[in-house]
Amino acid sequence: MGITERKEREKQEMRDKIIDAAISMFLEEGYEKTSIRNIAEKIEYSPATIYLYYKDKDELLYDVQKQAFGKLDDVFREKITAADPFERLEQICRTYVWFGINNPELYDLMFIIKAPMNAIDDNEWHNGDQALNALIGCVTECLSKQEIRFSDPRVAALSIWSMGHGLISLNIRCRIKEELIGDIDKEKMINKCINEYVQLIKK
Amino acid sequence: MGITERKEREKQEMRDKIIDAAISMFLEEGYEKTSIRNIAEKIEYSPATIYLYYKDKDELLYDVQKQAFGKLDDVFREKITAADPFERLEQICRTYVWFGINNPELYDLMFIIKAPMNAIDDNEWHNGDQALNALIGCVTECLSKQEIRFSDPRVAALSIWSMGHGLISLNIRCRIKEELIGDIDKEKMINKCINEYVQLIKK
DNA sequence: AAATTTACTGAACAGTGTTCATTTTTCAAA
DNA sequence: TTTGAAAAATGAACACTGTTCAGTAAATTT
Repeated sequence: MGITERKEREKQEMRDKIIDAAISMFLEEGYEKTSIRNIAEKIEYSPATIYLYYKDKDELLYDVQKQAFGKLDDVFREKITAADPFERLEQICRTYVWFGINNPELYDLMFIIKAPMNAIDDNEWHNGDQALNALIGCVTECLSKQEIRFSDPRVAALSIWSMGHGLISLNIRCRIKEELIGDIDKEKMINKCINEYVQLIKK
Repeated sequence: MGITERKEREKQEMRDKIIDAAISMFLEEGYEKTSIRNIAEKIEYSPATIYLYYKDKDELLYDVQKQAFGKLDDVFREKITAADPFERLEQICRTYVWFGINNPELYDLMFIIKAPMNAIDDNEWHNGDQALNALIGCVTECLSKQEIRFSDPRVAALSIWSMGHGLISLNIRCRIKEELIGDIDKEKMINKCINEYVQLIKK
């Protein structure tokens, strides 16, 4: 029965087509201008067609978000290489923030905007699992080697993540006034904060 | 010539009416459902009338944001009372996060959504000045007394703020999985993170 | 070749921010 | 007190948005 499988494959290809169009539109024009109608136009289909493959926009955005997390995972695999756990923790922090600063539209979709989370009920969200597990695994190792000044791995992971997310999201949303950073540029200032934080948590 | 002054006063009263309607709508229905049309209906005017007092929605949201910051400033004045700078820093952290967790819609408008920032060109934003200055003043004092493990007040202020903002905004946007916090509730976990952070930065 | 299932779309609905010609109200001068 | 100009308010429209659904076109089965 190759035909039902082909149909299934074609269905997936169409979904990919939609997601690819959406993500490229995201990167080029940003979230605000990425409408169902624009995506439909880009893939040369009617807007209504998209609703044959996705129940609503939130569900579509959830899949785009998954794609975006794939990119973060790729960067993590490439950059997080150190064997020493604390060194690796430092790599995780720096890579995460680097990704956020250099991919603001993707980061927005992954961590700032609400929309994709409407598609899924609380704690069924698995898009961020891989990156989060890398962090949890790493802090757990750091803790067992007594290399960081935390007592609980979960508190450690959430704290470190929050610090990184705070820096990125305040920057993306233009809440950091130049008065607060002095003469250097914002990215340099953010890196300074990470430097200090890494020293702060080091035992 | 009391008449031009009365006109000016009436103009301001109308603006206040619009902002009050907007902010109550924000608190009751959230950002998504706060439309110009809904606000107009609430104050019993035509939508077009609002455009006689505000150039566009972003400019209106900027004023609503100002109101929200006023509420934060009130809470700060009430709760930030310690004379000792480090103790005061701890109060600032806890009060800020408390405010964010308990006023998610206001916090959203102040620090997460982009919209109100479109109304103003970068670094003309003064809505957050009072709270930020409280923080900067406090860390500067802490530094001069050598009570915190930072070398630069700006790095210290941005770091502390980012930690608080990270915790609040990840929570508001439902990015914190229960898996990461264990059995206790999210607010407790967030408080644990603050406890640890306060210990971390203490010299 | 006909019938049936699948894929797709045009048109509509209800909503959004925003503009503008037109009407209503206000208020000083005749 | 009536008149005329200035100010305030609005109805209707424009160009969007997400979404639905009846109807058309294509593919597959009988």
